[in-house]
Parts: sequence; C-alpha cells; structure tokens
Amino acid sequence: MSRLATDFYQRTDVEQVAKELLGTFLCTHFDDQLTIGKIVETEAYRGPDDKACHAYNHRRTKRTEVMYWHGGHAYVYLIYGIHHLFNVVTAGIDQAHAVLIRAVEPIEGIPTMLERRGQSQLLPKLTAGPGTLSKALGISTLYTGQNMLLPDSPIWLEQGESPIEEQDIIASPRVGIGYAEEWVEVPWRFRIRGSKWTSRAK
DNA sequence: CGAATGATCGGCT
DNA sequence: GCCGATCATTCGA
Repeated sequence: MSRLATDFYQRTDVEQVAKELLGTFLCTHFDDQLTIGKIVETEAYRGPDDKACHAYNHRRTKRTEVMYWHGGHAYVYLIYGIHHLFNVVTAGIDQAHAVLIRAVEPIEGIPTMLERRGQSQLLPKLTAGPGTLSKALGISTLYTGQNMLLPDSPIWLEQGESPIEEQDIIASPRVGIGYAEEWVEVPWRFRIRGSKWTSRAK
C-alpha cells in the first residue's frame, strides 16, 4: 500500500476528490492500536459558494480555520455535543474545501473498533455514519489540524486496491443540511454501489 | 454574557 | 418514526 500524497489532496475539484476517496483506506494508530477502514461513503463541501459548507461566504472562525489550510489536513469538529466528524481538507491554501467521511468498511483492528464502540458483533452499524466511524477509529477533535502528509501522522490515508469505477458510484443529496436552501438537493454524497457498509440511503 | 443550534445516533414507542 | 442527549461554537446584545 502507499500513502495518498500532496497531488491527490490539493486538487481544486472537491467533488472529484470525494469520489476518488471511495475505496481508499483510512488508517489510525492511537494507543498502540492500528485500525483501518475502507472508505465507502463521502460528502463534498465546497467553500465559499456552497451554503452547506462551514466556510460558506468566506466565513472564517477559529473552528473553520483548518479548512483554509492546504489539502491533506484533517478537519475534525464536534456536533450535537456528542459526535466527532472527520473531514479531509482538499485544494490549496485559502480554498476552504473538504470531504466528510461518512462510512467505512472495517478492515484491520476490528476487536479494537468493537471495544471502542461497546459492541460485540461485527455489523454495519459499527462504522456506518460519520460519528460512529470516528469513534471506532479513535478519532476526536484533538486531531483537528493534523497534517496527514507528515510521515509520522497518527492518521493517514492509503491508496485503494483499484479505483472505483464511475458506474459503481451512487450520488445522492447530502444529509442534515436542511438550512442550505438551493444546495439541499445537490448530489454530493457518494457511496460505493452494493456496499453493505454505508449508512442508509436518503 | 446569554441563547440558540448543529454535516448525528440510538433508544424507545 | 420520533425524540432527547449534550456541549463547543457562533452570533448578537
């Protein structure tokens, strides 16, 4: 396997990056535990024109500052006071684009994931959904701003076995963004066709 | 400084 | 299907 590098992350077409992240491996190494999940569902967010994006209209706050950093950083934030959502920052400096990772297929470190989630059986609900996958992989807001291009990063991405074909990608509207007006129906949620490890379709 | 709210999840009906 | 959890962040006074 080889790590995704600068030229993958720093493209300006966040929609394309979101599709190409499907099939890649999200890896974490915390507390001496290696966990790996194959990414099966993503969503693209494109500041500054996308009303669903935290960086809409060049909005710049302490929380969203990371989105303005160069591609390859991790943007992690807390939602509903409970869930830590993991995003991959893309494009260049001051282009606030990011891809939310919404579901992974457990590959490595499954006992660790089960323990972190307090579950005993390997079922899709272990890692289907942005909050649950973060918990299973041990990702928290502590790691927002982590540069995943650094060789010693505890969070990183590995290339997939082979690219997912366009015909095997299902696009649909993003979820939980009812406030985003004309952006509500834009089909920037991507999933691998036939994967049982994705969250429920809208 | 106070109040509202959210890129969600899981338990209960 | 509905609803409550739970708190950092954001914005307005």
